[in-house]
Amino acid sequence: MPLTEHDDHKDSDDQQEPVLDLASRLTQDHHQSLKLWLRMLSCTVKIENEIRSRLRATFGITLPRFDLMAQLERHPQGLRMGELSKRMMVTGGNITGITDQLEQEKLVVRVPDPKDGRVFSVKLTAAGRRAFATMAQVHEEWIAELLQDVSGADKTQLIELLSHMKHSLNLQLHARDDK
Amino acid sequence: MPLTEHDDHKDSDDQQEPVLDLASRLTQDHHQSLKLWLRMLSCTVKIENEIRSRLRATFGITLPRFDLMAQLERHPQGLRMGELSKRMMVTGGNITGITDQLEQEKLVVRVPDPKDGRVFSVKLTAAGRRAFATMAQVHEEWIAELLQDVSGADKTQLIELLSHMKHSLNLQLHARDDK
DNA sequence: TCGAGATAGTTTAGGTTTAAAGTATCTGCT
DNA sequence: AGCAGATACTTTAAACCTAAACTATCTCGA
Repeated sequence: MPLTEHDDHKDSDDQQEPVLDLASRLTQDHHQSLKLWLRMLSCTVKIENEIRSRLRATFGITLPRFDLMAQLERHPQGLRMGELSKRMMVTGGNITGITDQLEQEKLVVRVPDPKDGRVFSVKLTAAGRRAFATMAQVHEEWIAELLQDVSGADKTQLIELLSHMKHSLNLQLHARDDK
Repeated sequence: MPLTEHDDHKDSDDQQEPVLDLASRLTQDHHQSLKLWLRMLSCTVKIENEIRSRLRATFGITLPRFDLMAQLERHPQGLRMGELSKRMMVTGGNITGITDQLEQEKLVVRVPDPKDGRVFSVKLTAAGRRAFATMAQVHEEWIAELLQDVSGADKTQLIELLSHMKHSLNLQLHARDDK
């Protein structure tokens, strides 16, 4: 969905010109940031599209539903709608819809909270746990397959660098909230 | 939308155990790949959500429309619907809808191809070019701002590693096509 | 107690997004 | 020439997704 750079171009656009004044160093950083963003976005979208299509073809499930089940699998005690929203980084209304669908398929249940009439905990059903176990294993293999040509060392390094990016993004974004 | 790992956890999950047999090294690579994928996805979604919301608040435009205009800006001679679809990595039907919207707002035009009655080239109008110029500058500043805490060296390295990933993904995915 | 404000979840309207089916046009082969 | 298949785009149905408005419930202080 995303401002992506095209592939079929010479990948040799890393020409190195000598650093000049402060202003040009600034725009250079801007361009570098933009380039990094577009490259990351491109990789993400490619993987996401492929996984989405395989999930549909193989298991007849959509990516968001799989994703919601994945969250629940890590939290057998159940998660509230609001927690799912935060973890999946989508709006609450969206969670309502996806949960409705999964509930209809008997893969999850909404359990009302006895202490607080507003709250529901969403849990996997036995059928949901069973279905997810199968899918998760295959899903993990797909990811490994898609990334098989990235060396272990590169993966380690990417995890490290992206962890740092994620952390600094959290600071950036939370700082704006509090203001 | 995306299987994302949650933030508020100890980020010290990089425990190192000695490598054992082949089977466990395999699952270790699987886990490493999955971890990398989730971390990259998490960063991407955070940035994407923030940019989407700022584009709406500041310019009253959606991300896909901005994205389509960005593609056109790089190709003043215009792009066919199919090319837009490939570059933006979305389906053709989707391009039809976004183009309809932008055309209604007089930001782009569909120019029929005199040689081929099936083809349209989409181009920015003068108003579209003007609107995009303003937005693009601010957009680039936003990206730079969000990534300001990632050092220049880290950015360079990430670009390098992600370029490699992108390239190997292209091989993976095209190989499957041809079969 | 009671009511103002906060919180949890849902609904609504509008815009993506996909897969699949449909329409129009073109190309190449005979 | 003419038709079979390919190609470019659009349409459709169903799902996703957001922002904003809405409902129900809870909390807390006077």
